[in-house]
Amino acid sequence: MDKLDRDFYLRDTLVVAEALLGKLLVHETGGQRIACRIVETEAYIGPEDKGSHSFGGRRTKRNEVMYHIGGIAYVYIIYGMYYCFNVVTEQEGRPSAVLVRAVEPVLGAEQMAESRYGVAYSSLSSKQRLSLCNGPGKLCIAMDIGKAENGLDLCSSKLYICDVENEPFSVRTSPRINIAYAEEYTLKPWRFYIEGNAYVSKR
DNA sequence: ACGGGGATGGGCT
DNA sequence: GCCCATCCCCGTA
Repeated sequence: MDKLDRDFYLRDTLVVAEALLGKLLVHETGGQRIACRIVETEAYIGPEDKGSHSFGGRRTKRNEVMYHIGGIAYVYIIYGMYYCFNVVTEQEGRPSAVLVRAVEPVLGAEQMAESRYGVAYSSLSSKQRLSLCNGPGKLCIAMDIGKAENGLDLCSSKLYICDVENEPFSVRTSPRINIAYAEEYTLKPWRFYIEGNAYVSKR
């Protein structure tokens, strides 16, 4: 179960966004290992993308890591109280990233339940089990991803992504979520998800 | 089923 | 001062 190497992340952002589906996102934290299958992603592509923090070449302390080399984590605060986890893609200087919108628990569900609900996994309702990490803010709480993880290299840190065996699945696309301000980029089909997967975010 | 609003901080005009 | 790559809760139907 090896970490994906640098070359995986240096490819076209749309290719990476789709290729991340089915991969295992792993965080070794609090002496435990949490691992989840990625089931939903969104691509944010370069300075031309009006939906992206990097639109127009905007470069601030917040989005600085988008300008670094592919394969590092971009974690930012949204609505004052949640985090979003992204994977930086493409070459240094081309600000692009893939937002991970939903994952499926594989390992460490106990710790995830504690972080999300403060109770044991066994006491969760079926609805709560499906809601552990089916959204970008929820998965960051469940997997203990926050500002400390911003800028970490997924090729050489305790936060990383692995290739694993999967049952065959079909990929679907749709417009990205909650970017109504992005004008002609609003309807680009740059959201990718595993068809029929119960952990894809609700819409 | 669907809609409104609150929490809450950083980045921008 | 307003806008968010969000989530949860509470209303009305």
